[in-house]
Amino acid sequence: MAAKPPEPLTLDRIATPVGELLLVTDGDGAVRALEFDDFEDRLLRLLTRHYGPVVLTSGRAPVPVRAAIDAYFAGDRRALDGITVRTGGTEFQRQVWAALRTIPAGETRSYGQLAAAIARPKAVRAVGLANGANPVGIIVPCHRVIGANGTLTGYAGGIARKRWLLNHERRA
Amino acid sequence: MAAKPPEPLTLDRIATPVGELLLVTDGDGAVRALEFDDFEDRLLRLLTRHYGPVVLTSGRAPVPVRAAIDAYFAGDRRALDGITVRTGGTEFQRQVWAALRTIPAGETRSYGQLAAAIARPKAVRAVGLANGANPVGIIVPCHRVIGANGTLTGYAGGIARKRWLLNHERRA
DNA sequence: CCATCCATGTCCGAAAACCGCGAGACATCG
DNA sequence: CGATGTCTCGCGGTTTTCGGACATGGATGG
Repeated sequence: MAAKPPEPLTLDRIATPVGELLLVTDGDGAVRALEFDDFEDRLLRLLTRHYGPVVLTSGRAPVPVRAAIDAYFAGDRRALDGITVRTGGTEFQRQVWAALRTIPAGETRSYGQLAAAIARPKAVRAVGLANGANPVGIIVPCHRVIGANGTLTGYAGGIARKRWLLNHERRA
Repeated sequence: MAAKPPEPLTLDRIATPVGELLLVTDGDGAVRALEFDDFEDRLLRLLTRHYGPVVLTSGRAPVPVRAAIDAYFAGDRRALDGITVRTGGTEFQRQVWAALRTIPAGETRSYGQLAAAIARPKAVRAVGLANGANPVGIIVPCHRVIGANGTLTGYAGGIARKRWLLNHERRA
């Protein structure tokens, strides 16, 4: 694969209580990726995995998106619901990520429950993988998925942040 | 690879003494692929290998391109030199394909000579592979490469056509 | 209660297979 | 002896294949 005109994407940075975020949006204002700034390499890896070579120009994300994220961290836990995200990925992954957005803030699901939700009750571990491959952190709330026994298991941004987010959403 | 807006390409057909040709051009008028119509599957395979999913809409290739091909078959063996081609492929393949276009019509080279020409004297067999992966037949003259002992060895469009093309170029 | 085993989708790295070759070793034949 | 033919092996980029690893969890057997 080569020689396809790389679509230009915009990279913005947003300060939050859990650290600075890297926010990637496209020409239509849709969110393509959201990642903690200390995992920039992961962000690039996922972007190129899904879209091939990519040009990131630093700039400002659309105001509504920035506003929504600020509002979320300020305590409005529904603030992210309206944001539109666009991702690559396989059919299975898209199903998982879509299912993630149906989990209300303040609640959690187990990997098994999520697998059941997409009618693949036995693809539990695969759900875990797809979860880990989620390019749009926080907005697509992969942090709301925990082990069946209540353990937080894993999080691309670090378990500490996962715990913080869950507490924040319960607080709000 | 997924979710990239597939770039629209145009598919034209041209009648020639060796059979009908399938000619794929892009929005800039550059040739992306050229293949004999009885190897349509090969054409599609190479296109998707290099560009991922592709939409082909049948239509007319730019006049200059069509004219050049007609002129070539009419006997003007330089007619194809001006055509611009655009291809995917690896660095190595591009080098090989570029070297191919430097072989004058009416002459031939051996795989070994071609390998030497790109400063990889021992990559003889790899040159053969790259040759076979050439998506733009005739214009990128992979048919001008023959075995060191003079045998025609192979050709994606069939040995008969290879022989015809070489004779045609010698005649002209 | 603990240890094992398995199902399941995807990516990644390693290894192997694949060839549109070509040179050199031998055999064969007039 | 020389011309010719067949066989074997090494060459190197690309593609394919294969085996593991993994953000789990339920069933089974000790």
